[in-house]
Amino acid sequence: MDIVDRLLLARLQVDATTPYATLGEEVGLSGAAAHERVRKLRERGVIRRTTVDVDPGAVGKAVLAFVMIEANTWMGGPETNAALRALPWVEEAHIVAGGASVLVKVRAAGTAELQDALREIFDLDGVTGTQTIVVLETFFERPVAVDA
Amino acid sequence: MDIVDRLLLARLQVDATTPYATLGEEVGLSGAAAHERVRKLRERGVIRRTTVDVDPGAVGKAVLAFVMIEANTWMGGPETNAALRALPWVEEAHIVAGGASVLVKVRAAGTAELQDALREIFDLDGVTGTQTIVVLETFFERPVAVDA
DNA sequence: AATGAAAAATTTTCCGC
DNA sequence: GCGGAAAATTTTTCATT
Repeated sequence: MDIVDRLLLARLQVDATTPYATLGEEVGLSGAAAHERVRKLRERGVIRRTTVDVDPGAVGKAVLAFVMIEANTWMGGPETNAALRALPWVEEAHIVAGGASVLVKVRAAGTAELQDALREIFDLDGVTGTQTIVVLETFFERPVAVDA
Repeated sequence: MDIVDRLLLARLQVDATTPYATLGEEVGLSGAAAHERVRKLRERGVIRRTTVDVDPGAVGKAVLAFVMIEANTWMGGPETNAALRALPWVEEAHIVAGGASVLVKVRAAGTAELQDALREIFDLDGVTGTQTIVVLETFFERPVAVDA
């Protein structure tokens, strides 16, 4: 992956609807060459998918929280993964080092729904406690820096 | 926003390269009508942008961490926002309730670069301390649930 | 790997309902 | 707001360097 690939990635992160001809111009390639580069980036899995960024508030998810989950069993297995995936409020789930075992990012309509989510998390096998950090304001959420 | 809009959003989150004709079929509309729906969702800001999801590992960001920042001044202002935005490692920044003032999601090439990021965070005005949670494994990171 | 051009498909516009 | 069709643009393929 050279600098041109990185430029293309950065550009597509900003607007993936940009025509290949325009992308090519911006990186000093023909449209066909830019297209071929992007095709390979997708093929190699560098680009995982093309998606739309949806405003959470507009779909009724007003509350964001991070929940640190403590457990008395190893939570790094596929069962925990699947159990967390099944919870619609959980947007991200990570196994972490430190006091907690798992850190999840949770989005809910309001505090009542957040409470529902927390109850479900509590009910997972091995969970002994949770610590919740409620977000008051999100400054920004942006794509991975590609530093081209 | 009715159920059709939500179906379209959910479908576009999975693959934003899907032709309007196909989207229309899947939600029971013509291609033109599906296109008009999506156009309005963009116009209203429900769809913020069309983007590509880049594999962080493929662009050399192997380490993920969450950093809770404690401060002795109010960090909710635009100066803090701008200062955090200027740090390339910071992927998300949130003002939070609880012991910490700010919670940031940081991605770095390795532990050395993570240390650089932490130093820069420490140097921000008002910061009195940080607590870092290092991610060992990411189960998943997915788009906002649209529950259609 | 890149280019220009042709071919195929899609996006976008527009009119009638 | 939706559907069908034309028009404009883009994606995709291909022969060549």
